[in-house]
Amino acid sequence: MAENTGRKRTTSEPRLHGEMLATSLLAFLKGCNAYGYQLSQQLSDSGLPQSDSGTVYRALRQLENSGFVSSFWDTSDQGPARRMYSLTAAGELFLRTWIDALNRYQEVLTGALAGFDVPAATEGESTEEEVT
Amino acid sequence: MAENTGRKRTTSEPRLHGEMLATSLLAFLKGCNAYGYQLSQQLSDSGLPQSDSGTVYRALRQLENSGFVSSFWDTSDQGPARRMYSLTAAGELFLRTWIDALNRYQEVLTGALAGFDVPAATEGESTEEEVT
DNA sequence: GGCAGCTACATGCAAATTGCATATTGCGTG
DNA sequence: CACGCAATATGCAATTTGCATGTAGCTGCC
Repeated sequence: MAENTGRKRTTSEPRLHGEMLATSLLAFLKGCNAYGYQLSQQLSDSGLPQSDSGTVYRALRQLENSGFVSSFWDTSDQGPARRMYSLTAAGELFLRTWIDALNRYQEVLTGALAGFDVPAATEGESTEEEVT
Repeated sequence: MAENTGRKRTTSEPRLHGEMLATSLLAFLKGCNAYGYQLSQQLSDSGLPQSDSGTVYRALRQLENSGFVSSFWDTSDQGPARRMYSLTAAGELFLRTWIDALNRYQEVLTGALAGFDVPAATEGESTEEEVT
């Protein structure tokens, strides 16, 4: 009875997913067009947390549904066909917007580590904080 | 006929969740102890994407299960009891480790936008790019 | 007192995402 | 041919999340 249907997640180590995976893929595509297998390997070599290849392929499909990348089947080389992806203008805009949000996020983290208050984004208020 | 069971996600705007939410909470707790409601408001004022308060409370419970924060019921003030959270040593270590990964992630993104290749993390690839 | 409204935390449920295994097709090699 | 690799895709369960709602304590107001 090889019932392997009840798979448990080993959760061995943290994985890259969500918007961080998506934007990493967009960033790689900024440099040059690429296909999924290639992008999956670039991620492995990037020093970022690993991510499952199935997750990468699905992330690329979602990016295409969102209009941030476009793709076509490339059969010019030998081997199985590759789905070539390229970044769209909307994708590049999304990437830039995300990087702005990321900078703010990083300010929050490093500001907290340094023991300083991070100034509010647009509201000039909240001076009631008194640290000991 | 309040059958609102068929809820659709309006997906109005991006939300903060996952590890980015978790580490933002840890960062806030680095400065001073706080309780969930307060942290939820700090997030709203931080300029980061919004996040649902229920998600914040659940994130805090998970952080406690992971040993990154500890909590106790604070009934010293009026009003409903507050669950006070404080950062543990493990939580602070996790925060620092995460910030390192985040720096690498940011290198990937900004490096791609600048049109440069990001050097590999551990491979002895000799380029004229030196760490600054 | 009655009651609305705020603070503070919690949870139920469906939708969305993800981890892991597996399937598939094409090609090269012993 | 059998096998393995390249390249993409998908089935299914586990997990996470969005949104609504529920709880309890306190304050202000009439």
